[in-house]
Amino acid sequence: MSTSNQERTGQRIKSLERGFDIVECLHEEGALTVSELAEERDIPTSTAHIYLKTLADLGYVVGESGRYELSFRFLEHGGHVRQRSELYHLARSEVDTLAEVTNEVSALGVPENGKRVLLYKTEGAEAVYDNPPIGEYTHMHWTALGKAILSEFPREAVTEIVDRHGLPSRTHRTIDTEAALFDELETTRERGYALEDEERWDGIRSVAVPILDEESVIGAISVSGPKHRFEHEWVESELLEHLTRSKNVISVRLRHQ
Amino acid sequence: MSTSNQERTGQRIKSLERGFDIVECLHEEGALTVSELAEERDIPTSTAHIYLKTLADLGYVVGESGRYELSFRFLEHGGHVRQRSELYHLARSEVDTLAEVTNEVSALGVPENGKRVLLYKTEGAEAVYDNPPIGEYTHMHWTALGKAILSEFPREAVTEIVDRHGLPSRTHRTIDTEAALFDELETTRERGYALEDEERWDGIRSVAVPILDEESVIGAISVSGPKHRFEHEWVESELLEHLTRSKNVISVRLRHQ
DNA sequence: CAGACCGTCCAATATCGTTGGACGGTGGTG
DNA sequence: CACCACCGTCCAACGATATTGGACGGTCTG
Repeated sequence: MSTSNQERTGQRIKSLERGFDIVECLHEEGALTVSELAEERDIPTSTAHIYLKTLADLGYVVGESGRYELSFRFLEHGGHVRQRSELYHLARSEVDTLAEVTNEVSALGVPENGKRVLLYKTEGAEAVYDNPPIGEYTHMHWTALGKAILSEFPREAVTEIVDRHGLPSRTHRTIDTEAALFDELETTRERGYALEDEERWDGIRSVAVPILDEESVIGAISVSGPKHRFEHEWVESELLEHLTRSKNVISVRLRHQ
Repeated sequence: MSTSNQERTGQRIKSLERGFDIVECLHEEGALTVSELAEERDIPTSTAHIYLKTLADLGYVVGESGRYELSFRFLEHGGHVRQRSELYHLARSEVDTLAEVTNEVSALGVPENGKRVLLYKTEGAEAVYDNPPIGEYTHMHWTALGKAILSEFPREAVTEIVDRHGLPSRTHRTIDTEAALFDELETTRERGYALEDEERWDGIRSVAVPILDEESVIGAISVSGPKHRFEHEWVESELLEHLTRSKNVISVRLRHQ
């Protein structure tokens, strides 16, 4: 599962793993009672009870009349981590600008643990579909941001990521073989931008360009919207101009620290 | 310390508590090596090592050449929790509007665990000072958002919060006695808005109004900026009109689900 | 009023977290 | 070039503690 590059040698703290497993369960399921969690994870209710109480004591879950859910303490840490990110500060105004001039949704993504994290996004005036939330962690291969980033990764790194996370499908257009992914990444690298055409959500297209810091990718910026507004001509003539301009602005800022 | 309302009876998982203690250490200190963490928390390096490796395996910390720091997985959970918040969606556009018409920083805050969480903020054109990040968890008594929320809390709840978190000072204007806090909260309740005058940061003022859902506070919205732009007259005549209008818009939306 | 379900608590057992110390690698210094 | 200091990693033995089934009391439903 994750025995690829991360050395799995040595001892681990099982209760900590279990604790975060419960956190992830609450993430997926929302508010749960003690017995619902116990059933969900197939553990005794007494165990579920002790873990939930511990997490509640620590403030990481809050209990509303018997139901427990994740608290905003995760947002506290997450917001703080983002605040420390240099790229976030340098790219923010450009993402805003992109959303304004295109009227679509613009976003900033970075790689982490072989996935793509949404660090920031701005919704333009015509953005209607429900956007993913800040912090969204998802597979690289079905997003424009992810493909833009992967296209600048060394081949072994891509292989490793595919081994680790696989290539699940979301729509009939999702890239689902390693060979097809490498083809796509080569095309992406050659033309300088990534295009995602309903590979994750039906009816949605995205265009993204990678952001480099001294030869290595550190993230990407994108614009997404309904397919019918993302005609080839508009993308090539107008959208890409905005995207590359923003990319260049950010690159310059990076060079000047 | 926190033995007030939260029942501290029953068993807890100590390794989970220690794990989150390490998370909080990394939050405060930033990237740390194994031995730095060991010294910081006064634990053997072998113990620190196992915990960091466990957290790294789980993806909650990332190690850059021997230094470990919190990953964006916290932002993943935090962003997701926020996305589930109804108030966030109902209030967002109004916070944007407030920032636009005032040119200052506007924010949405909610109570959790006796503190105030920053759920959303927008920076107006003239916002210059470094804003707190999304998710910021801080004491209620030295923020306008917090005082607006507290002003609608029952007396016992306020006492309990003061017992739990105390009334630390940040500037010479910070409210530091329970009596003064109750006076301030009464004034706030009577005039319908909270005013924070350099009680947390020198040179910064904030004005906030509470948001009620069927008689009980669920949050507050605010506008903050440099003291010299927050003259009494402007606040009373113009700012408050915007704030109460936004508050009413949000209240109406809440009533219609 | 009975029955089902739930959260909480308890006590016994065995698991597993804890620790000092050993080892090998690295970087700095005389 | 050799020495030393420091650091991360691993190991094994001990003792702490996570785990579990079951008991208890409360609440809601029929």
